[in-house]
Amino acid sequence: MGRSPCCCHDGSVRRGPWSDEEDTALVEHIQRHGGHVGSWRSLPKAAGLNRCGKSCRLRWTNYLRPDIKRGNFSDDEEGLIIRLHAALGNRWSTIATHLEGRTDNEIKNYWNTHIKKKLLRMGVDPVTHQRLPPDLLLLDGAAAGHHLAPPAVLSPEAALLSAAASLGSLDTTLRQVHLLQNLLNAITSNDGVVVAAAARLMASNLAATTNATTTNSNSIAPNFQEQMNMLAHTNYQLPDYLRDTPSFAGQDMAAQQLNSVITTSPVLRSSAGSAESNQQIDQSCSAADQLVPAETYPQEVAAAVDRPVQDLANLEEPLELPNLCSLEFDPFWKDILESNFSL
DNA sequence: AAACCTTCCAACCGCCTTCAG
DNA sequence: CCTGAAGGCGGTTGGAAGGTT
Repeated sequence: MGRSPCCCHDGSVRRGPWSDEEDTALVEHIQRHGGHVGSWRSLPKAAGLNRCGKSCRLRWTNYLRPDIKRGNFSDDEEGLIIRLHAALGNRWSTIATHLEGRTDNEIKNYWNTHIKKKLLRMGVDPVTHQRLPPDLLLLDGAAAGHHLAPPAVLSPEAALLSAAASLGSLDTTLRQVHLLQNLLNAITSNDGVVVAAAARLMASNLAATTNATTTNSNSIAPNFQEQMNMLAHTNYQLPDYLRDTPSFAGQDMAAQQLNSVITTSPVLRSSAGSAESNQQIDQSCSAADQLVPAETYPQEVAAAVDRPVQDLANLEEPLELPNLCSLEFDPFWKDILESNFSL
């Protein structure tokens, strides 16, 4: 079996830009038939055009159709395209059905030439519609030739979480355990209680969102990078255009939960090990823990996450975790942690 | 003024789906 | 059910137009 050769491959038919005469012939032919095309294959001959049927169909649907709206896209149209793209992806023809008078080709072109760049400038990934991690923001700024803002001074927990976000694709449970282990190792050599709380909350928050978005609670990998990105931006807010999109409601809720947790950090810092701070941490964790049974965690993560917070605060020796890797021999973490925590 | 670069979009390409025979 | 013609779709390209050096 196989696809029959397209008539476009016939060297005798005309290709390239359409002349006014060709446009007129095509329009008049279709109008003569009451707007009904019938077979595109047979149309060129009937209309006296030396074009392939496919080319005629494209010219009609993308340019000559009388109901096509011309001119710039309005702000409303642009917002609608972005919202629809967030929900549908690159399904341009489906998107086009929601914009009267706009063709899929026109929307696709407008997306690629305008909206995509606009979103990148806003720090939003045009594919996932989530905030870009910091390293990609820098790359985009450099590529676009824009002025780069000086690096922000991050709090220890924000720096650590930002580093976590830059890990990129985490596709195995082992790597996730690796990350948590390194976080906790780093924590205990510095401001123990504060970042310990962040790590513990990170795991809990991860579990909560994982449970909310997948039926397989044993698999925590798919949402892990999202969690890292979210945690890295302590003031993370969903772009306005996504606020009304149902599929993002869960993320928004998780972001709000995280923001409320992070804002308690100064309290935790100033009263490390106090009953009050421990209570706040435990409250935040327990809500998430109720969503995912503890046994669904990988064993190593559970061992670290379920440890009482005051134990972390009072530790004199680094927390002992399964020896999955060693911080000192991991160049990535060595660089990150040296620059942020002066190991 | 000329050469070069960038942007934009109409048109094309090829794969996939649908449907009639 | 099978086959192949035709339509539909999304990704890509090429060249015109405008901008920059």
